[in-house]
Amino acid sequence: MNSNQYLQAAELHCERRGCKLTALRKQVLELVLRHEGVVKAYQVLADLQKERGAAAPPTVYRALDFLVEQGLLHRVDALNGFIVCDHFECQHESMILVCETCGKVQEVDVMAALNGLRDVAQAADFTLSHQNLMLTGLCKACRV
Amino acid sequence: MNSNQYLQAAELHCERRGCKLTALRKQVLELVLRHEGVVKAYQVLADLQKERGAAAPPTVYRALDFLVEQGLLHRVDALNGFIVCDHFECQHESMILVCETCGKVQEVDVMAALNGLRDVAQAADFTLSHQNLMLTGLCKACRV
DNA sequence: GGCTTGATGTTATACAGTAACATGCGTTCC
DNA sequence: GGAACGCATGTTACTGTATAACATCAAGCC
Repeated sequence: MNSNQYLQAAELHCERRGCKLTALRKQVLELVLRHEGVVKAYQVLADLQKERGAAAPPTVYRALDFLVEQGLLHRVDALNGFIVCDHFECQHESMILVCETCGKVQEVDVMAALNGLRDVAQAADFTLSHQNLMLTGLCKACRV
Repeated sequence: MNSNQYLQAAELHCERRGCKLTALRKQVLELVLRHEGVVKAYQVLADLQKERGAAAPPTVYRALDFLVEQGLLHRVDALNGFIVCDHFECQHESMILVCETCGKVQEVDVMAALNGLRDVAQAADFTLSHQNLMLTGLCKACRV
């Protein structure tokens, strides 16, 4: 799926969910797409300023929050960053693997394996939300 | 284990690992212990200032980083906070459950359940580090 | 004593995120 | 058409989180 296809699909996805991927939101999504892996809010802000002049933090944060809500982006807490989710259509639970060395990020599906964790949480009287796990380790390239 | 016992055990733990739980570090650890659940760095800083006058952010962050490295504290990325780990002695992999509603945090052991995730990561050519999972959901009290 | 090493102090600043209010703009309802 | 509403965006100012860089201090070693 190329960038344009993605944006089109994203637009449809939003419509189906009863909200609008406005020009600004689309532009922010596009800026995130342009980077590989994790992007920081202030990076997006800088990019946005290059493209449309003045822009303040709230502009970017609002768009990013929206995109996360729609499932188009994931927030990576450990890095204060955001990554594109490229399978927002399907119900999924994914695990986000963050390489300690190079910082690269990949997302893998993990529906089945999560059940074990869900059981443990349940035993502790805790109900897991639908969510994305974030785990750290070493990616193939950084493993010696 | 009460607070004093904990601090003593922590001191020993550090010595065994070839480093020192200095007076400052001990004081910071104590301040974290005093709170239930997650504490913020700047909260600790404020507490520290009350006890010893002037103190700047790096003082606290350095101590907190040290304590995390030694396994005495866990960082809770999603909340920009820290919690005490009360079983730093044993090799463990734990899952930290953060309630979306009340923000309370609990830590449960999850050695076994993690293996499923490890397998999935391995299949994606990714080696998980020894780590603590952080998951969100609803605790018993907040579930209606 | 003089040197090294690691911990702490200090100053300044970078980076992350939000509150609060103003403005614009399309829809609906009359 | 135009009033009223709701939502997106713009703007200002601020709060909160974290670190770089350099200065100082204290303990151990030769």
